[in-house]
Amino acid sequence: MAKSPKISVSHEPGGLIVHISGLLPSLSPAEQRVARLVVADPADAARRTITDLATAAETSEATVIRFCRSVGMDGYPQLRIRLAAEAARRVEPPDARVVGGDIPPGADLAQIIATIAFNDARAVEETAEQLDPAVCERVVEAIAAAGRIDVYGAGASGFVASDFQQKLHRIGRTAFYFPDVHTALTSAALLGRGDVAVGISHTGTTSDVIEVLEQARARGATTVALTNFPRSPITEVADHVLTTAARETTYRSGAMASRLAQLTVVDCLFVGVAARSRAKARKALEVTAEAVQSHRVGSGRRRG
Amino acid sequence: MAKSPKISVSHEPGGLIVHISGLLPSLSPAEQRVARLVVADPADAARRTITDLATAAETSEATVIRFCRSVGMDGYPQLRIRLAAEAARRVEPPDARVVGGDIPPGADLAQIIATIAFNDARAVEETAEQLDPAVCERVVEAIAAAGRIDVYGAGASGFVASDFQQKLHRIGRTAFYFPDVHTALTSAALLGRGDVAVGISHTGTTSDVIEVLEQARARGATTVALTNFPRSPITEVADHVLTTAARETTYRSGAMASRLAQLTVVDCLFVGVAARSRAKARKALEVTAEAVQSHRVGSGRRRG
DNA sequence: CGCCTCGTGAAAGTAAGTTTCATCCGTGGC
DNA sequence: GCCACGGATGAAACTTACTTTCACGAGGCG
Repeated sequence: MAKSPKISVSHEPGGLIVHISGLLPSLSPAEQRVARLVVADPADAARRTITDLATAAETSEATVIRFCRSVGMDGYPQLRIRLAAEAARRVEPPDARVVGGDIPPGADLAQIIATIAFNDARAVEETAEQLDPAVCERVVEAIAAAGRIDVYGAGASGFVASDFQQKLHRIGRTAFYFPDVHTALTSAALLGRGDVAVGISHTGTTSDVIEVLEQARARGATTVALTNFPRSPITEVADHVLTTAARETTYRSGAMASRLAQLTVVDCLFVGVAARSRAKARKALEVTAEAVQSHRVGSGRRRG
Repeated sequence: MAKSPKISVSHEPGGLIVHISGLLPSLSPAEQRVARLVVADPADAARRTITDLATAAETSEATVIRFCRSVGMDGYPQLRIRLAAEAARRVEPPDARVVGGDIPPGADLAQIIATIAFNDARAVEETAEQLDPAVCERVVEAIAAAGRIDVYGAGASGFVASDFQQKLHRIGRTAFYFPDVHTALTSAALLGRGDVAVGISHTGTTSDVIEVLEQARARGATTVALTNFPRSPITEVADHVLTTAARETTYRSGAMASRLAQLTVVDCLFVGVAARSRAKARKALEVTAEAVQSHRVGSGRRRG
């Protein structure tokens, strides 16, 4: 014994199947039968037990083991795992996703889901890529040092603004959000040097938000704009401009992906600010988490 | 005996790991230890023998088997194969991104941005992968046919609920959102057969939301739950359960990624409903878009 | 024809996976 | 405070899967 060839396979992790078919002719007849089954359908082979595979190849388990050794595996379980991995890797890219486009009229739900998720994920990734850390840094600094933070936004961006306000509030920063323009204007008029005003508008053209930001700036507050369009009107009244990267055509789909992108930016700012005063922020988070604890049921593991 | 719940896993060929982390809180402590090992390094787990894995998780083989059953597998070998396949499919990004983890204390902003964006995008993608189109279809149908839709959510999920309400409203569906529990309960009491109640809760344990959903169900309304944990209490009062797949450890980072995942699901449902009555929905969208037009400035070209 | 070599599968042997069951521990009556 | 209950757990019995050993038989060669 001790003559088993054991062709090394370690240096080609991606080509087990190729490897096997390559040395197929050098295998004994019974082993070849096994090899053919394996090459024909790796995924299926991975599912079978050694006895099962042996039977299918009209041979004994012993031969299957010999086959494993012949192709460089330690034993059958290892072969199985490698086959499963191999089979998984060579799954075809499942679909032609409709990149950035609109949802086709006749689309079924699975298609809709894939398209939306793809666009959403893309928007998030691309937004992060083009975000300028230096600008973020400055914004974070301003917020961390601010006496008060006002967050403005209308419509869909209003939700994001509200979310940001709530987040800042949770880590002990004094932050406000106003669903109403008049109230917002009033508040902006009361801002001063050292305060921060954040305006969120996907299009960058929402007059209400621009107006409020303008007011805040006139009062000496540091103004920040979050928009998808780096040269939109809102950027003209902002000291710092942060942009999202939801590149989309229709208003509808745009509003969807853009919202996620905005939230990602908000999260980054939030974590940045929280990181500035880690201890204090953590404490605040714990306290607020405790506060809602009584509104949770089955706090242990859920169901058995 | 016949008591194993066995959440079906068949419709989500790509998301075993996601599936497992969603189920994590519903597992027993010993099983959780096993689950954590598996999620942390699927490829490694696939290589281990059951005894080996049991030892690593400081438990017995029996528990590992129980874990296999809990996540819908027949036995350990099947889990191994699936894990190997899963691990192979996800070509890991070579860089040291803190996957699903916490932000390191000394991180700079660029690092924070990369980590957050990565986790956010991941949550969106994985949520889409594991979303069951059939369930979505049923939910879409119910909403499209509903006389009235109530959307409930508290805290961060409240924003999502509110967003969903606004979206449905924009395409002409009668939808409500209530920031206040009492008002929500009152509204739920007025629901009836043919109406739809949607409850959103990341943890699935928010008692307010569960309570309201329960009320709605008692009145004959179709109830829908959107949560990250398929076996959380909220699922017990829901006719249809939709899950997100934000797998994260800390409450803080969890709430962030999960929100995006929730929004993605909401978008899918929204587009699904809109697609049902394309003409009517489009008309409604146009009208509402016009309504806010006067609040936009400089509608000319942005960017150069 | 004897003897060697090699491929092969039967069967024995070992390891892996699965089931059963007694024990433990926390929970909720009474 | 006690007890019954039920779920979680690991030890051990058990089953199945995998691996090794070995003997047989076919072909090749002196």
